[in-house]
Amino acid sequence: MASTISGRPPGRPRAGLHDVVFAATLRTVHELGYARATVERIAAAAGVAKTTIYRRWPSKGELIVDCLLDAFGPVPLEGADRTELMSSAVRWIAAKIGEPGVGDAFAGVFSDAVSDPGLREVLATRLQDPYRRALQDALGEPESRVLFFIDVVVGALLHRMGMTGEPMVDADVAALTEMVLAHFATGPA
Amino acid sequence: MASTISGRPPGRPRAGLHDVVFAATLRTVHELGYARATVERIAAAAGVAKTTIYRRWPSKGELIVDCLLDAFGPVPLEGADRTELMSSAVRWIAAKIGEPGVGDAFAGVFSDAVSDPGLREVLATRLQDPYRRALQDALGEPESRVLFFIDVVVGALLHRMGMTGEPMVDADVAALTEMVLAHFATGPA
DNA sequence: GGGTATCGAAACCTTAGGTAGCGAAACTAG
DNA sequence: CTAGTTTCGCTACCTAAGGTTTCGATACCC
Repeated sequence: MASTISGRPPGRPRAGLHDVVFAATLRTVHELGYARATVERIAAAAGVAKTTIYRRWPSKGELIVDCLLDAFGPVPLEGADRTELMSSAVRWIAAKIGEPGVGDAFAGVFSDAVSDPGLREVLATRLQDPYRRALQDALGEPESRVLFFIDVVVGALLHRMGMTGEPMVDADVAALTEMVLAHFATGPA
Repeated sequence: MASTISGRPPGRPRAGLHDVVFAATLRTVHELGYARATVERIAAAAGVAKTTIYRRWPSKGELIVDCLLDAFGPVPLEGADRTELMSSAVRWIAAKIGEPGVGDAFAGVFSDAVSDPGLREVLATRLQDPYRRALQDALGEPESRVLFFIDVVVGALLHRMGMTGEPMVDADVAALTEMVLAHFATGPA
C-alpha cells in the first residue's frame, strides 16, 4: 500500500516546495519579466531542478495560475453596502496587481492564454470563476453583469500594465472605481 | 546610381506584396489563432517565402502592427458633440476588433509586448500614439484622461476577447459606451 | 536494513523566431 | 540582346524555450 498508519506516505517527503517555488516565481518574473522568466530560471532561483517543477505542474501556465491563486488569496468582500463592496474589490485587485511580480505574471499568463485554449480553460475555471462567483453572490448581480465588471476593471488594469510596464497610479484607480460604481449604482436589472 | 530617369529604380520590382501578406496574416490568425499563426505559415498562405517576410519586417510583432494599422485605418472622428464623438470611437474600435483575425492579432501582439520592451515601444509609438493624439485633439481632453479612456475601452474589449475567444457582444459594447460617456460627460478638468 | 517515493542531473525532442548564402527571376538602361 | 541591379525563393542553419525521458541518488517510514 502507498499509505501508512500515520497518514504520511513512505519515501522521500515532499518538502514545502510550493511556497519556495511560488516565491521564486514572483521574484524571477519581477526581475526579468514574464517571458525571460523561464522555467529553468525559476527552478534555479528556487534551488530546485526543472524536472521537479514539471512533476508538480503540468505547464508553465498552470504554475503561474497556482502562484497567482496563492498570491491573491480570497477576495475581501467587506462593506456594508454595494458601493463599499465594489470599491473595496476594485482597490483590492489593483493593489494585488501592483505587488512586485504579480501584475507581470498576471498579464503574462493572460497573454499566453490568448492562443492557448487549454490554458484559457484553466484560467477561467481556476482563477476567474471562483472570484466571479464570490462577487456574484455578494452583489446579487447576474452573471453577465459581473463578467462585464471584471472585463472593465481587470482589462483596464492589465492594459495599463501591458502598455507602460507600470501598474495604474492611484488617481486612475480612483477614477476607475468611481466610473464602475456610477455605472453599477442602479443595482441588478 | 540606384535611381533612373523614370523614377522607377532598376531591378526586380517589389510587387504589391504588402496587401497579400496582410490578408494572409489576418486569415491565418483567424483560422489558427495567434501563436499557431507562425511566420512560416503566414508566408505559405501568402504564397511567399519566409525570408521575404523578414526582408520587409524585422519581426513578427512589427508585421502584426503594420497589419493592424492597415486594418484599422483612420479613426472616424465624426459627431457634432463630445458624446457622439466618443460613442462613435468606442463602436469603431469594437467593430474593428470584431472583424475576423483583427481581434486575435491585436490581443496577440499585445500579449507578446508584455515581455518584449522593443515591441511595446513599437506598439506605443506606431499604434497607440497616433490614435491617442487624434482623440486628444478632437476631444480637448488632457493626455492622462485619454490614456485612461483607452485603457478602459481597449482593455475591456481585449480582456473579453482573451477570456472567451469571442468579441464582446453588442449589449456589452453599448453598456461600455454608456459607462465611459457618463464618466467623461463633465468635460476636461 | 529494506521498501518506497521523491529529487537532481543530464540528455534529448519539438516548435518557432530569426539569419546567411546563393542562385534565379524580373526589371531598366544601353 | 546584353549588362547591371534589385528582389525573390530555397535550403540550411542558429538559438531559446517549453516539455519529456531516463537513471542514479537521497530521504523517509516501518
